[in-house]
Amino acid sequence: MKTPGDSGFAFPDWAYKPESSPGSRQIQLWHFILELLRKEEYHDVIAWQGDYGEFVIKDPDEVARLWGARKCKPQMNYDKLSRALRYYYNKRILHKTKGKRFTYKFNFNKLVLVNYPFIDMGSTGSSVPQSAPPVPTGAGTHFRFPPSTPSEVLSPNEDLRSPGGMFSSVARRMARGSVSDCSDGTSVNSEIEDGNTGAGEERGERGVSGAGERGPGGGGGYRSIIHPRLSHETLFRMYGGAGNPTGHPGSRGPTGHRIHPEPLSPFPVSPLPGPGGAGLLAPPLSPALSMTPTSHLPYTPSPTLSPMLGSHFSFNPEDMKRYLQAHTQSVYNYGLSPRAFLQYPNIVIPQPHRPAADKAGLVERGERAERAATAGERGGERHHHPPLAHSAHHHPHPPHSAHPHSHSHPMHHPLHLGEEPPHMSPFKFKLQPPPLGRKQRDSQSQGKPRQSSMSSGSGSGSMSSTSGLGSSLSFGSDLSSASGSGIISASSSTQSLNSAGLPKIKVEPISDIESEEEEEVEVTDISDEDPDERDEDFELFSPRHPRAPDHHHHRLANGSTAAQHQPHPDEDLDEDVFKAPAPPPPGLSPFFTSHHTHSNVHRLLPTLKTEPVEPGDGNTPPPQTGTSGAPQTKCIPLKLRFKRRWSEDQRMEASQEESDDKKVRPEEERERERQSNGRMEMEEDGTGSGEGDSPPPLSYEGSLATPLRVSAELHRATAQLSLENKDC
DNA sequence: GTCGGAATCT
DNA sequence: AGATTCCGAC
Repeated sequence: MKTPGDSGFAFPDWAYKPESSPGSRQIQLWHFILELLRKEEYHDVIAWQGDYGEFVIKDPDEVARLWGARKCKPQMNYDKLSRALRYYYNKRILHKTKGKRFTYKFNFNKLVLVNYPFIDMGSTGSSVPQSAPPVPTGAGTHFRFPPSTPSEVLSPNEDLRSPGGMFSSVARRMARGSVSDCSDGTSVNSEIEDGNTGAGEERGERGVSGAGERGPGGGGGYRSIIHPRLSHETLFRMYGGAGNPTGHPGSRGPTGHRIHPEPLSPFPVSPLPGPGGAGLLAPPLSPALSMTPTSHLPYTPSPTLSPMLGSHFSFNPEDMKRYLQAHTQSVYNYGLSPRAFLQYPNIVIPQPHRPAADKAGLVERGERAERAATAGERGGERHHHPPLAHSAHHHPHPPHSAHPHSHSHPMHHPLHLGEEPPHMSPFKFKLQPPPLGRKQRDSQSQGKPRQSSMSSGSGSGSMSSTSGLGSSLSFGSDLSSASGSGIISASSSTQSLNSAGLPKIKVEPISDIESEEEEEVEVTDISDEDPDERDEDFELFSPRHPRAPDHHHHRLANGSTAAQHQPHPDEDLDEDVFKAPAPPPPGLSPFFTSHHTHSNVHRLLPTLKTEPVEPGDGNTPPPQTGTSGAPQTKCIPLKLRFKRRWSEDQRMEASQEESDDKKVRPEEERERERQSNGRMEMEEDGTGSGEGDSPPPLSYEGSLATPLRVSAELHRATAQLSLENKDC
């Protein structure tokens, strides 16, 4: 459903930074916008409207004025403010809703987590994480996305109990102020939230009393806007519902947990006290989380509810954790880049339970595969990865089980950071030039290596399209990008190749992982394209295809895609932009699981091939090639693909590594893709849109290595983050 | 209206 | 970094 895909987890760093972060001492415009949006009093000026995350500035001048007041820039006007908003396009925080005046749309995916940077994901099962979400207690400082959220209502308790450490520091920071304004002491809140101070004026104007914010409860505020589609509501709810009580996701995984949507009241009104809610511990979550579609949720959003209403944001730390866990797992499962996790220092990657036995031969692999298979708990996602035909059985990924310990096998790579071998460093896989076969060597003189041996350059960019797709499976573009980065490049395809005896993979240490972090497939483009329709990065997962003609993926996927897809009619649209976050952990998203699993496999192939068909192929029509049938088909394309990559890779090297430059890369990738063939625009979104694509081309092969790498990265990331936090 | 470059400020 | 300001182009 909903998107299986959910979104990307990996958000750019900036997305996670609290406003207070160094870079931005002052309140940021998007935060401000969110603040306004959540206040009823400003609904006449700016309000949610349309799709999820979409809002309209009803009174541009007023918004500008408010913004100017906040920033002490009396000269502010809409033109200037809008310029600032446009800068968000590239950042993907926002995009313009084309055709609608003064209408913009948030890409919450990017925004989420901002507030919860420190969440401890799955930490080991039992211990749950305390890590409470770092919700800033500072009242309201952060934005709470949708206005009153259930979450707020929810568990302040939990929220509160943040474990000290990082969190506290953070909280403090936030509290302090995230927003300083001109007036010294006054915090942002003052203006908007509290209304006590001068800000009052504005409010007054608006006629809202300070109290207004919350009071009304509900309804009022969001009234008209609402909208339709699953949009907000659905998404949010799905996720939100969940708060799972347990806190221990533990090994089990969230599977069953979240179920009650109800608990969270969907409705808006926040019980919370005042405005800023100072009290609120609650987190302002970003909708994104909520969005996560947990398919499993029992309830369905009621149509009646407006999206805007409460449900959206409801989600609690637990959810977040799950979310993250899911993400993590996904990463493993899909072989996605761990970068996604960099931001989460404390994350422990959950490992799936493995039932047991491994498959004989393949030790590691087998294990992984198995786990993956077993992973039922998590959600069957793992199945997604479809191994190639050859490798078929093995699932590539390494799942991390929640308890590594418990299950852990020797072979297994513990994900826990602690366990990680210190020395491990991240590796980058590179495909090497195809080794010449003996024959070839012999005949080498003649020439070129057979195709079969093609290698693909994983190179930084290369993955994007192809592999990237894979990422698209479930994760956000970011991930894909990550994969693109080559970090994890091994792909099933690779595997297959290998089996074939193809290309070798070279593992290289990556010097700066971080640099790559951001890379995304992404895009600036977003703005270019129609946001509404397109998805943003996240869309990878999203199912949008149905409508879109363009979706190549799907087609490629061919029948499989369609069939599998499940479609919810509505989903498409909404998901686009704001995709829900990853599928909930295991249990949660069944749909994820099942569907993807197999299908993915199939899809996988197609996906891969999505690649352009090289001219050589008459068959281009990958899509046609049945999923099932495909091995052959697959092979060819893969080869071609690899070849291409290889070339690229070399090229890249030659050119030097630009990897750092985020912008550059993405473009490059895209470009390449384009060149390659028309295959896909898919990538553009970064998503590969969900459905079909999911199957990523990730390489499973890499999977072997991947885990290690991942863990290493995580480890590193953790350390890093810790440091950062400390600093705070 | 919208977009985005460029210079500049904080 | 994140605006703010200005401005030409569409």
